[in-house]
This record gives sequence, C-alpha cells and structure tokens, in this order.
Amino acid sequence: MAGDTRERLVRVARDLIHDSSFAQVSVEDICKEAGVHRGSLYHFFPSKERLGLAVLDANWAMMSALLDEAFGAEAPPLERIDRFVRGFGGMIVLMRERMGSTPDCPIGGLSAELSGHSAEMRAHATRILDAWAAHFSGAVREAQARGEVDTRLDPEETALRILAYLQGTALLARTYDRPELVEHARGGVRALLGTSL
Amino acid sequence: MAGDTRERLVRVARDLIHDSSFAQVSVEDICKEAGVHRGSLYHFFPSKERLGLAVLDANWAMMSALLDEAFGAEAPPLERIDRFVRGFGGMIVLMRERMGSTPDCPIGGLSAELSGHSAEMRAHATRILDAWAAHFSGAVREAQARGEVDTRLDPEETALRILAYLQGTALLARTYDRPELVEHARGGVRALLGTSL
DNA sequence: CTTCCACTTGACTGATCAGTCAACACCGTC
DNA sequence: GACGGTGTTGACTGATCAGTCAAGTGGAAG
Repeated sequence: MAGDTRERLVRVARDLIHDSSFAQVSVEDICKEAGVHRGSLYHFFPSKERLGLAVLDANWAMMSALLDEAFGAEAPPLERIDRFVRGFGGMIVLMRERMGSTPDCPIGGLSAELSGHSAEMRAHATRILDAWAAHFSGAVREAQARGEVDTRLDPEETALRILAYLQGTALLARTYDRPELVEHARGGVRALLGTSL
Repeated sequence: MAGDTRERLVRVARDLIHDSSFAQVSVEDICKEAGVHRGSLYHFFPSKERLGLAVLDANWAMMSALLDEAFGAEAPPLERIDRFVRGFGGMIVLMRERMGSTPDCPIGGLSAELSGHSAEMRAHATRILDAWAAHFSGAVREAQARGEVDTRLDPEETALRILAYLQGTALLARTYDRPELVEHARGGVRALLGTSL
C-alpha cells in the first residue's frame, strides 16, 4: 500500500480517460475507482491538469517501449516501421478488449485535449509527437540510403504523414468501434512510403 | 430577430466548440455569446447533446457544400480529389484566422466526442463519415476505370485511408497550431493513391 | 377585440465540479 | 519515547453545471 497510490491513480485515470475523455472524467470518479480520498490525490498532484499530464507521460512511456522494441530490432528500416505499426494496432485491440470500447490513440487524443488548456501543455504534447515522428524519419532516411525509398521524399514530412495517418486511423477506429482498422494500417503506411507491401 | 435565434445558437455553439471542445463549452457560454436566455435555448433543443448534433449537422452541410463543389466539377477524378483537399485546407486556414487557434476537423473531432455519448450519436456520426468516404471511393473507382490508379487498390479501403489521413492531419495541425499542414495534405493523399503529384 | 401560439424571460433546482484544509495515522530516526 | 516527514482522511467551499418552470410578450389569425 505504500508508494503505489500515485501509480494507481495514474493507471485508473488512464483507463477512465481512454474510455471517454479527460474532460468527462471527474476527479471524484478517479478517486472512487482507485479507492483513494480526494485530498490524497491532491497530495500527489497540484491539479487535475497535472494528473492528465502524468497520464500522458505514462502513455508516452508505454509508446516508447513499443517504439524501442520495434526500432531497436536488428531488421531493415521498413520492417521496423512495419513492426511498430503492428505493435500499435495490437495495443489498440488489447485496450479495446480490456475496456469494451475502442480507445483513441493514447498519445494523440489526450495531447489534442490537453494542449487546448495552456501553452505549457501544448509544448509538452508537441515534444512527444516530435520524438515519435523522429523514429519514423530516421527509418525513412535509412531506407533511402539503402535505395528502398524514393530519395525525393522529405524524411521529416513523410514521418509526419505517417503519424497523421496513424492518428486519423485511430480516430476512425474509435468512432466506428472497429479496432481492426488500426491493425490493418500497415498497407496505408507503406503507400505513404511509396513502397508496395 | 424572428426565427434566426435557433440558427444563431448553432453558429455560436459551433465557433465556441471549435475553439475548445464540446465538453468544455457550457450552455451558459453559448447563450451569453448569442445574446439569448437559457430557457430560450431549451425551447429549440431538448438537451445540450442535441444542440451538439445540430452543430455536427451544420458542419456536415458546410462540408457537403465543399464536397459538391469539388466533386461536381467537370474534371478528372484525381483532380476532383485534389480540389477537395485544397478546399478542406483552405477551410481550416480560414477558421484559424477567424478564431485565433487551429481547429480540429469540424466533422471528425466533434463526431469522436459526441459518439462517446450514446449509440444514437455514434450511428449519426458514422453515417456522415460513410457519406464523406463515398465521395472518395467513387472517384477512386472512376480513376481506376481510366487507368490512373492501380486496380488492385480496394476503393472503399483507400477512401477510408484518405479520410483517416485527413483527420489525422487536422489533429496534428491543431496540436502544433500549424494549419498549413492541412493545406499541404495533397501530397500525402496522392501517395495513398499511389500516384505521383 | 380576442384568442392563440411561438417565443422569451430570469429566477430557480439539485447535482456535480475542482480544489482546500486541519486533524490524524503511520513510519523510521534520533 | 519524542520527533518529523510522508501520506491519509472526510468534511468543507464556492463556483459552475444542465435543465426546469411559471409568468410573461408580441404578433398573426379569427
């Protein structure tokens, strides 16, 4: 029971947020679900907004693990991108199974919502998105060096396109409640790279 | 002053929602901005949710006009898609200028938020998204018949990819506050179609 | 002139919201 | 066994929320 209260709050908050949205989840909802009293939450977080930021960071840690696993592999760059997209789709499917409804992208959805609160939040969100896109642009550059991707493609622009496509796919998957859309995103990503699958 | 109260409420609600989100805009905010008393709003709308639906419909009307203008033109199918993407980007840029911050996609963002409220809302949102995608799939099919697009591409899947890419681009544009991302979306759409620009 | 109805008014309800606070419990340390 | 820091408690504040309602207003129709 010692020390894990903060962790539990973040975990519960994440689940509740992904099931609806940051705005629609109240501090009381989170506390009740976590079995914690309101004052306790404010011992760890100065505001609900900061708790949201902690959730975003936790999501980014999860996404980073996925990225490291895929991009750290000993594999050609295009296959590393494929691996990540598969992992991303698997994560969405898993979350859907755990919560009964298809979630948004854990990064994009929350980022978009929090970045409307303050400039500081937006800066934080863009930093995360930049770090994410950097994995893609690095792989694109490498694939170009290997002659697998057209060198006329700008790596940064292409990376942003892939990111946008994944975000949009997650958004549609949520609205349609069809998590498999994200699972099948590899084809679209390959099309953006100009390489047949 | 007669008859336009309902219209004004929808217009004001739309602006406020695009500037933040449906959840963060209160009924009082809308009424104050529209110069209308709370009871009056509830004369026209049975709930805030229904007002949100009216806003979504108004946005769809606007988007439909854009679609009709682009896809009704006497032009080859790929150019019609280009025209729409240009129009879409122009709309986002215009909204950004009018409101001081980059909005979400008027359809996708609100749809995603409302569809979490009830199954009825989600059905409404998906119907709109389907109608939108149908414009793309029709053009893809036509381009395939003209030999301009690889016939191995599934028109419906490709249409959904384009839609997802546009939604995601709008989402990134909002988070980065860079509306020009949407203006430059044509290249990405063309990549998804497997055709050079 | 009267009836009628679409529309407006603004005060009201009860719920819920984020956030505060002083008191308290449990710890290892000295 | 006194101390101090790390957490916990639960009642509290004041604001804000969506939605209600009975009493109006004004104009068109009869």
